[in-house]
Amino acid sequence: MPVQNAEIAGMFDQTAELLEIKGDNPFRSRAYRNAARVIERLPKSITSLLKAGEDLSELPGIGKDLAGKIAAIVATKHFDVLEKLKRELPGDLGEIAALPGLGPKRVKLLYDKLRIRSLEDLRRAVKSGRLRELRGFGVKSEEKLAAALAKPQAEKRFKLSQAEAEAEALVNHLRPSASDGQVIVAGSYRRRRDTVGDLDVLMLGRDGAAAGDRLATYDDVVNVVAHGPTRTTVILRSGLQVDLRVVPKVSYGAALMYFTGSKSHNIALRGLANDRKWKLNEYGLFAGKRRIAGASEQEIYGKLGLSMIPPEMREDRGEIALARAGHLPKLITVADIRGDLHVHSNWSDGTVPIAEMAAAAKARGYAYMALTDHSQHTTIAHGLDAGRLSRQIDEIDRLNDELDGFTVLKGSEVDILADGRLDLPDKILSRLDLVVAAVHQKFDLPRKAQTERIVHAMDNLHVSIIAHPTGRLIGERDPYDVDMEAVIAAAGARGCHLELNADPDRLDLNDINVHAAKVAGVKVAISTDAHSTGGLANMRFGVDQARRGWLEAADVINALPIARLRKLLKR
DNA sequence: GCCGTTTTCGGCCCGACTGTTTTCAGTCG
Repeated sequence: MPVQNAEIAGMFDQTAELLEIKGDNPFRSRAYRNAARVIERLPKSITSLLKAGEDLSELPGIGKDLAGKIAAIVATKHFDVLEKLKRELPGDLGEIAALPGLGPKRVKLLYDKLRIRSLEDLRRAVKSGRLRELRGFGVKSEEKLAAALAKPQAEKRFKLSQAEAEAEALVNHLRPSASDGQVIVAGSYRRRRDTVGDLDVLMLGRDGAAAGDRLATYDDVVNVVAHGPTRTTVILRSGLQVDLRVVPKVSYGAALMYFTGSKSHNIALRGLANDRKWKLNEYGLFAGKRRIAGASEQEIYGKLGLSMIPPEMREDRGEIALARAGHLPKLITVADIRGDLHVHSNWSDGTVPIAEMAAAAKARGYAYMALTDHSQHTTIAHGLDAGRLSRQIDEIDRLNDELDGFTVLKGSEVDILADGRLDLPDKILSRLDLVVAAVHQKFDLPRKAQTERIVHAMDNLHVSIIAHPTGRLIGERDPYDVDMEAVIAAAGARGCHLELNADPDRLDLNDINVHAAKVAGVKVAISTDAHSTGGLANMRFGVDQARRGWLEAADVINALPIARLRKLLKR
């Protein structure tokens, strides 16, 4: 199998880590890390770029040297620089450096003085009390490491929807401490990432210590990690970390930018400030000691020669160049959505009748909704066979006669069988307005077979949309092994569309794949997969991810009026 | 190792907090 972008990025990250521990030029390790980020965010595989004769050194952060190294990795599947570093610094120093409170410098010290090469070595050193003999280590460090070693849990990320529930309650608790009640959750939460690692809360005010006290006494707090005059960090019962920062009005915008990130976006902006001999930090934009902007984000972006970049785009994926040129996309909003194209009823595994779903969709201001119950193969969901689907079609026709200003489109979420055939015969599919095809079993096919399976399903001209194209369930099930670049290209070639499933447990396509679809000219359906009327409200989570993938209304088929939508559905 | 509207060398984001020091290095975000 060709080398994946993620593997190359992983090699570069490991290289950076070991270079840091070794004490090499810190900018060299930063270059490796930068390159890793660039590579993992590419909408296309490095392998295919090389095949197409692209010059990798054209990519930002990748010069002649790294371009050559990447080519060598693709050819040999090995990275000699990394292998040499691993021989010099044997053991798993990366997992040691991942512990809280241990960075490259201290890992090196542990390695040099105590020959610590693994978590096990470290555990023994902590137990024997040798650790506190080292310069820079004391009783506290020993205690903290003992605690971290006792529960070596991987960094937990929370689904956006979970984080939202926590955030709303927390903000309500904090609001009385804020000037004008101004409290906002920034960070990846504000950027609407599909998962959130912590909550970065920004509060307008003057008394950071008092606000920190209020946070520290929040019912759900189990641990106060840090508590200073302007910043407080706590851990909630759920494991979610909360950082609170209190800032005055003059620097509110700067702090909001700083706390919203992403880190790489901020670094790039600070670079722009540097170019002008200015300094950007969380207090403002400064020319010498003079603050030239800071109260609002808009003002700071403006001074830097940029239009205001929406939080969802702040990932340093090219948005800064667009903002400088004044060519930022006009991102889609929930208000642009005119219908939902993936909805279930109690004919299969939904909870309410078709008419009830239709009424709820209409109440949301939609003009249409596609009813897409499961097909026969998904027996556990009472999937419909051709006979039941035929009766359902008749029922929808009757329902549409009664509905005023709203249309229920006749559809089906048809299983894609292991060989790529569909679970229902063409004869019945031809009576539908749209077919949403989806993989529901055999998730473990090899990459090539899985990819061909989905592409083959799109060969059927009745198929309008591929639902939840990678099958992931966030935090529960990884995406199946599939070549999304190939799937996107095949969809483009066939005039097929891809779903962005808005269920917060799925969010599939993810932001990267959504953007790749946009680049390839493949239009997206943002659909909730609702199994109840309440599920229709998940649309906004889908729109969030669409915005992260830079989609505009024109990129989304369910932002179209129904007449134009119908034309696109017929291939 | 990358990069360039003060360019091919000499820069590379910036500050808070902690723990361990006795003025600061390291880590973190």
